[in-house]
This record gives sequence, structure tokens and C-alpha cells, in this order.
Amino acid sequence: MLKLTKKVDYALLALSFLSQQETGKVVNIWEISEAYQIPTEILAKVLQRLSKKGILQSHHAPKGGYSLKKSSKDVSILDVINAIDGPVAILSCSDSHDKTCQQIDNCDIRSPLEKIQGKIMWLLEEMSLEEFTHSVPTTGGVLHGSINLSGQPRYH
Amino acid sequence: MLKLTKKVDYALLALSFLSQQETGKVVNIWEISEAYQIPTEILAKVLQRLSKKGILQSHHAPKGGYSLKKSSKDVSILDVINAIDGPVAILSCSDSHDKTCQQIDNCDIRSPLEKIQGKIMWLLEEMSLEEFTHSVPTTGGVLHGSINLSGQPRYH
DNA sequence: ATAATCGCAGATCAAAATGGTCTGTGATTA
DNA sequence: TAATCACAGACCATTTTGATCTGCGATTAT
Repeated sequence: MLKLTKKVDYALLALSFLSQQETGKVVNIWEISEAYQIPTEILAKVLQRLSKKGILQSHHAPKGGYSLKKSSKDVSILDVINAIDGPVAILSCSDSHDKTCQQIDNCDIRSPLEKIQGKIMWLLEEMSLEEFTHSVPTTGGVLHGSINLSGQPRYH
Repeated sequence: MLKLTKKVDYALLALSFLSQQETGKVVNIWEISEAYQIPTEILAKVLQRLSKKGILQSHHAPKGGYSLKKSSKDVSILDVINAIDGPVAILSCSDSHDKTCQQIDNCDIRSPLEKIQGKIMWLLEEMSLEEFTHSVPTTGGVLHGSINLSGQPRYH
């Protein structure tokens, strides 16, 4: 299904939490897990990956914890998904060249779907953590402001 | 992960196959399963759901099978996903009101992500089966023609 | 009318992905 | 040097998904 994993949810929640602290504030796992009722062990793994990918800075000591390494507007949802789940792939066969797929040659669905995937990635890249801090006006973004040529409903 | 299920893949392949036949042509499961190496039993289920949702017409008899019920340009990817997997939900908690989610009140990620979900649904609704038949020009759609305000790469 | 050919339906099993737990290690600082 | 924190990897549980099995029901050609 077209669904985010819980780990990504946890990551986003944690990052949202951090981006609402005073900048540079160091927060430990327990505080975050407490705030959102997330099991500490799994949150630990999630935050580790985020720090490996340069999104968080870890402070490995008593009174330590994690802090944001970048400005919240420089971290996109796509960055987070990439850090936690790896690259987005709508199709299971879209990673380079999947040997198991017999019908690459006569597969008509691949390239249209890759087009959609590209657009989804772009959407995810457009939105930054900043949007999670309450007071941000509205999303902006091309799609939002553009004219709906389709005659179809827009869902937002 | 943000991935389509195999069943949806199968459905799209089958529909792509059907939309490339002469209109109204009746094709049975075996032919499709043969063309793409899909297990017949599971393909059967997939096609059944598509016919329940009014995308396919079933012909329940010898020399029977399935045919497209609508024009391929009137069936969107979203229609197919809805028929096979049920409604798209990026977040596990976004179906009406999930009791298990303790922090609905202080959840900052929900509404921004629902916004993204809406846009994804719109993308999926914009693309029809017609795009799978080779000779179609290019996608059209608002996103494609719009100006990229972001300064970021576009992925397509 | 009846047998062959097709789809319909539900139960059930297998595999994979994900979520979660457990145990122990290593860095830093009070 | 002991307390507090992150780090790391193995491991198990759960859920989702994919696939299979069995039997039934509709339609048509003979």
C-alpha cells in the first residue's frame, strides 16, 4: 500500500518536536518517547539513522541527546524518508534493473508510473519540517497555486 | 513504504493489456496470466474486484472472460488502487478517527501529511489507463506544465 | 439436457516486511 | 570512576501481502 512506515512517522514526530525547541537545544530519547508514547528502543534506532544521515547531531554523553543539525526549512520529508526507509520506489522493480521481472521489454506500466513516482518525490521534497511548526502560513508550492485544468476534484 | 502492491501492478498490467485490444474484445484470465507470467488464481481475484467496481465487464461463460467496461481514458490509476487496495492512506491513522492514536491533539504531522496525501491522490487521479497505450503523446497535467518555483530539481 | 468452459467465492497457508524487544558496548562528563 | 547517555546488532512478534486450494455457479455449444 501507498503508506508511510511507522518509523517514518516516528522520525517526523521527533523532528517536529525538535524543531519546536529553541535552536540547538539538546533533547534525549526519553523525552521524545515520552511526549509521543513511542517505544524508546525503536525511537533510538530511528534517531540513529537520522544522525548518520546528517539530519540530527548526536551528543554522546550524560545530559546528551540529539539536536537538529540543519534548519528545519532545509530538511524535506523526502530527506527523512530516504534516511529511514531508503529510496522511494513505487514499483518493486524500479530499482535499477530487477532481474526477477521477466517482462521489462513489454511492460507498459513502468514508465508512466515512474513519472508519477517522480512527481511524488518532488512533492515530498517540496515540503520541509518547517511546515510542522504550527504557525507557518500555508504550504505554497506549485501545485497549490496552479490552475486546475482537469475538471476533476482536487482533494485538498 | 510508499509502494504499490503487486496486486495493483497486476491490475494495471491486465488493464493495459485489455486497453490495447480492439474495443469490447473479451479476453480470459489465462491469456493475460500467460502474457505477463502472473499466477492465474491471484489474477482471478484481482480481475474480480475490478469487475465488482465497474471497471471491467465479466462474461461468465465458455468463450467468456473480461472486457473493459469504460474507455481507457475514463479509468484513473486512483480508481484501480481504490478497487484493489481500498482508499489511499499515507498515514495509518488517517482513516476517520483512529482510537489507538493517543496524540491526535498534539500531532503536528497529521495535517501537513494529509495535504501531501491529497496531492498524491490528485496525481493518481490525473493519470488514466490511456497513458499505458504506447502512442499517447505526453502526460499533460498541471504539475508538468507549471513553473518550478522551488529552485530544486524536479525528478521528471 | 448436459458437459465443457469459463468466472465466483471463501478458506487457508506461506512469505515478506515491518514493528518491537533484548542484550551488551562505548563515549563523555560530573 | 560511576552515572548517563547513544550505539550496535541479534532476535522475535505481528501484520500485511502474496499465493494456493477447494468447491460452486453461470452460460453456451452440442
